[in-house]
Amino acid sequence: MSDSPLPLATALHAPVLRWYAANARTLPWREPGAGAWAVMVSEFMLQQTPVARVLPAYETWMKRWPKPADLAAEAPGEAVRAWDRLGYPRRALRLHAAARAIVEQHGGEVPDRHDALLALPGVGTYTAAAIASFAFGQRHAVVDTNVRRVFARALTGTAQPSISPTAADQRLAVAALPDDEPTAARWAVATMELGALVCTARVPRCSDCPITGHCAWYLAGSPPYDGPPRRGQTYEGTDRQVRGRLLAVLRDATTPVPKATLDTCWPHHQQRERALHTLITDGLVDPLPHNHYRLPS
DNA sequence: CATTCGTGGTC
DNA sequence: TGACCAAGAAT
Repeated sequence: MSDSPLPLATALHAPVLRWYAANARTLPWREPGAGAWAVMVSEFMLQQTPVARVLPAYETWMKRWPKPADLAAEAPGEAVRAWDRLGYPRRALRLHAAARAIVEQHGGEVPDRHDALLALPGVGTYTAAAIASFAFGQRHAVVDTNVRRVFARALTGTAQPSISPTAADQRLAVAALPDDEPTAARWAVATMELGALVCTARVPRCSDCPITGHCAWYLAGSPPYDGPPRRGQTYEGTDRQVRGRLLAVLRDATTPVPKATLDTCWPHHQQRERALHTLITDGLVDPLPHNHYRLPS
């Protein structure tokens, strides 16, 4: 066993891994034979959408498109339609584009290299590391909001992580990584799961936590958050709400929708026009002749 | 680095 | 009850 650059983190490895072995949720994309495509689809859906709402859409999606080539053969609009109400529908478009890139550039198989994953549409630092680690068992720092929160508390001693991911977060996660590959991969998913189930944002369940004895924040008496105010996400009246309404109509339509129908979605003309325009610009809506619209073909 | 981008559940 | 939160990415 070689020395870790972060002895404090090394003390967390065994209890966190033991806790995960006993408490991990059974999720379809974690089943032994799930495969990299399953992991990839789940990661796209889980970007800012809770597990409970992802599950049904995920099952439908994987049954319909069990391989990247199956999705790549479809019109992008079908991906947007199947995305249903998961939110942020550009993710559906990006997943579809990623499937086509996988077919064209990787022989239809999800690539296993981090740099190749990162080059796919909709795959950023987190998702590339997650796929490489969860699907291929590689050693990567998988830094999502759960992991940042666990480390902020256990190692830094603050109630909440920084508002946006920082280079310091990444460095800390790299330094905390176990040395050997399979252990690092289990550690990545285990720390995420601990953040999702125990070390939660609002009211952490410290009585169920396996590392309170090592947690800097807990040992300091769980001091409250004292940083800058965290910007609340307003939604009512935003362009996002208007876009959501327009797209909901188009998702449910099997034939092109006349503009007059879309006009009933929102009272303010200017904002409605802007929302429709950005949907078209984003590739989420196709304009047709005679003022009709539909999901992209 | 700050903004934009959906949707719905929770306390 | 409304503010906060949820496995981020792109710009």
